[in-house]
Amino acid sequence: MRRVPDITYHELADELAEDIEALEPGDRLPSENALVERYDVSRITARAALQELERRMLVRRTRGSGTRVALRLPYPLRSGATPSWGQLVREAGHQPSYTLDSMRSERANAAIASALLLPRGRTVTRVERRMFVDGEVAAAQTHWLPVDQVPDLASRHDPKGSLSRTLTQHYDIELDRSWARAKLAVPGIETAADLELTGRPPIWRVESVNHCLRRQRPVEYAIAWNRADVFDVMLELGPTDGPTEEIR
Amino acid sequence: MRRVPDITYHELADELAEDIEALEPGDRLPSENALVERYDVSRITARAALQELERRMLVRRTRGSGTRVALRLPYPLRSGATPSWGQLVREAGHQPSYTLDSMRSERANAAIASALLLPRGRTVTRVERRMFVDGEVAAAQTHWLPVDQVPDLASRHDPKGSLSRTLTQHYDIELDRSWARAKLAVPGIETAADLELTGRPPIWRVESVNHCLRRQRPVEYAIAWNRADVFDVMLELGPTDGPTEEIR
DNA sequence: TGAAAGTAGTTGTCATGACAACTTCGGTGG
DNA sequence: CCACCGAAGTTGTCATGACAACTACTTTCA
Repeated sequence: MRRVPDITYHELADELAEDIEALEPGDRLPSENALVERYDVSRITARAALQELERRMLVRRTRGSGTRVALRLPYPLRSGATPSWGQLVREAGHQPSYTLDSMRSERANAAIASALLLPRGRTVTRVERRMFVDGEVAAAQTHWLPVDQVPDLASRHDPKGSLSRTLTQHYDIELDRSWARAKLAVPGIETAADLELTGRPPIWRVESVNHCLRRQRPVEYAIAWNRADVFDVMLELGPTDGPTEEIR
Repeated sequence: MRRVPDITYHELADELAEDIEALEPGDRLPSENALVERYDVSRITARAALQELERRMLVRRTRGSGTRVALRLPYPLRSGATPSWGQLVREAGHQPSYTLDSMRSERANAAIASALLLPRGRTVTRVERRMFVDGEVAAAQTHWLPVDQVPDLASRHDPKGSLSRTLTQHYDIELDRSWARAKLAVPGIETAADLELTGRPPIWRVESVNHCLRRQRPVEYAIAWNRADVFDVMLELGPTDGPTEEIR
């Protein structure tokens, strides 16, 4: 006698999605087994529903820990304004933190050189960092800076501090975005591991070139990988603010 | 005696992802049962691998039909150039087609009015269309146009034709994008059904306002829902072309 | 007091089996 | 020649069972 479910996993996901609206980011959802008992479904169904919510970027699931409501920080990309990563997180009411994973010198390849308007082979400082929001990993970023513009960066930069602050305080550099490109892409295996992603779901890949207002040269080329279940990237084009939000 | 698999579904997905590079969009992948036999795994494993490829937007799966390599058309968003949807598809070497699903008059609500710079309540023509690439549904779009700028649109527009062509030929309107906003969002149930999506995966929601070069007024406000497994949306900000592509 | 070990709880992975819903294609009958 | 029907193939959904891997917490022991 095969039991017929009276709720599909899509319907269960929709119900849970409504429940989530009353919760706060970080709150725990019922565990798979709890859903099994509450809705009288198999674990396959409960699991499929939670995985669908994960695809919708509404929750974040961690093995051994549970399923929690995702953050969804607004991440506007428009010409002109260039808030630093830390500002952006703080303005949303959350706590940014950083780890410095690697800092070394290397020779600029063709892509780096053209981005920074340098001759190929010129020495640049490569910085790899990870970014955390409220202690949870949210992004991984690699920067390239011309070594002659940021001499002795390794000893002056606080590994746990903001990079833009270091540039301001020690080099008198105020960053201003001159160029950016954003798309949805699948991270490599290493990046996925750094971001604690199971599987390799598409996430935001943001390339950017920043120059310094005072001096007229590019100062930084960066590639950022931002978790899509954390950042709600919004791309805006055009001079005006545009119309107000329209529901559909 | 429980059989231990010698390949995880992640590894299987990676192998298949490499195979895909040698295939063309639209080509069929092995069926779930074929993978079961070829790799000596259960259907759960084979299925999980194919679903992971679907999440990565590499394939498109259709019940009853099979798993095929996805298209991935570039969809650049930058200020200035404003190719029409049909041009964009044609330039990528594919065949655009349209269905006209609804056309009627209605009163502009606050959002529509502010986008089109009209008084609220003014009559606008609302057009709902679906877009197809090589015969497969790829996008759904809703347009609002001031009725006084496009009188008698219903009788002049070819339901299967390009809307921008109708505007050019019958109203002497050359569209120029004045504003656009794009984000990744979960479609409503109806939109998901229109786009033949199983579940409701995040897709591209693109809002835009177009004006007419000749007359100095907004002519069209549109909301487009574009399947993420078809369109590779990319936003570019800044004056220059930026650096060449960097692998990582 | 602190570290280590253990325990309960959670998600990740996989197997086997079954039926449903849909597409595609070939054959059959008109 | 066309419409209809059926068979085969494909993906969607769900159940049951099992073990692995990891986290968070408690308990135990030095």
